[in-house]
Amino acid sequence: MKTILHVDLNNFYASVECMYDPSIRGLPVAVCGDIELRHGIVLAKNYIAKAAGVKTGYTIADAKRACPGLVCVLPHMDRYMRFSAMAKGIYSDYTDKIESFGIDECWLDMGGTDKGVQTADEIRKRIRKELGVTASVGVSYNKIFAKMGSDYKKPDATTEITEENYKDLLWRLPLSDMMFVGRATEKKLRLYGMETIGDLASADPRLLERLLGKNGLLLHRFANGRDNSEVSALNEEPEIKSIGNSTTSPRDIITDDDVRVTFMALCESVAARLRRHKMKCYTVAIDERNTELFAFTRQKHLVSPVCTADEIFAAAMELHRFNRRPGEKLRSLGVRASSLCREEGLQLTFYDDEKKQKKEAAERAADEINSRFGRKSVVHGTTMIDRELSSFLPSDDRTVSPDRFEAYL
DNA sequence: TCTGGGGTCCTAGGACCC
DNA sequence: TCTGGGGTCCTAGGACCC
Repeated sequence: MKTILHVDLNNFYASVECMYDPSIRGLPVAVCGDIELRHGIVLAKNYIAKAAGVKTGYTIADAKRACPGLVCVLPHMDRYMRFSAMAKGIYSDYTDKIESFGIDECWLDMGGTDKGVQTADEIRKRIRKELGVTASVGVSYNKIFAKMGSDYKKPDATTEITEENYKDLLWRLPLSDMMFVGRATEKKLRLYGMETIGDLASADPRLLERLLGKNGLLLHRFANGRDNSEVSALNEEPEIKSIGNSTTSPRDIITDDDVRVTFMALCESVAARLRRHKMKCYTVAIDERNTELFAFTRQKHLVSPVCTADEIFAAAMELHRFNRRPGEKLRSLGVRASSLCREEGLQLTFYDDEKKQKKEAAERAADEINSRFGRKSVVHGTTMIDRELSSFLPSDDRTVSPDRFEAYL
């Protein structure tokens, strides 16, 4: 029988910020993006709610009034990546089968060892000593139970889920503690009188399938500890399927220029990330949400793959114009590139004329400058029409990919 | 009761073809 | 020309994760 560990770095973002600024240690910390600061909405509201004992939904200004000790911190992705990589450095002393799950969680395949708990405790101790943050670890014979073990007790704890104790430990927990049971699934299951993970485990699989499709059968298996999925190694991370950015604007997006400015800023980021991964896309999708919170998405297939902001922008604007509704006020826009392919080995097509190639070369040159002198050193003129709308910083990739892993150590 | 943003996967329905 | 059935592909939307 296999032994699998799931390590969860506790309260990760805030903990890392405290490492760099000891003066905020022990204070309630809200990690805020500049976007959220601009909007005056707090990202990590629960910190504030906990600290001040107030309702959530406050603006930063409100929050500061309600919670005088509140410190707001801009996100430092580079710092989180470094700590994430350092944690993986520790794991790699024990196994080379490490699978990331977001920036602060990993599964470790320890083979057939019977020293799972002992190793878990040792890893926790090292993380505390070498990184200065705490971790909770789940030890079990499959990935799902290992993950639920790391959620079972926090912070800084080890929980072992065995074939003998899983019914006692997990079955009495509410449905929402089960992985892949979100709000919608919970609601459906409750209609049939299910309240706990145990109820799910002993339900009729055929009923679950009728209710939830494929997912229903999967959940039934998981709740009973039947999960034989493998822990994949760090160097076999799945291929990226899509790259996208979206933003909620500081004010309503009304005019054509508003849309152009916002889309161009998003397309610049998406295109630069595509190029960094040495990829191109065949499909461009846009997301729009209006002030009534009505959302829709539309996508468009291209005849030849692209990786420039200009080309993605053209597709995005075409989709927008085709689907726009006169007078509609938009609140949020998004652009996503999918149907990706590697740029190497791509044949030039009829559509790759000289102008297109020059454009691509120009954007690659801009990448170079932006990496040397900072993001947004070179931008498209379109984004300058309205600095307020284009000043946001779209998020980057946030997982530590194998080829960047060493760089952060 | 949905914070905002970045992803993946599944599914229902429509278009199209034979 | 219509009907029906089967298969495939695409799209939009929803659900889930962090």
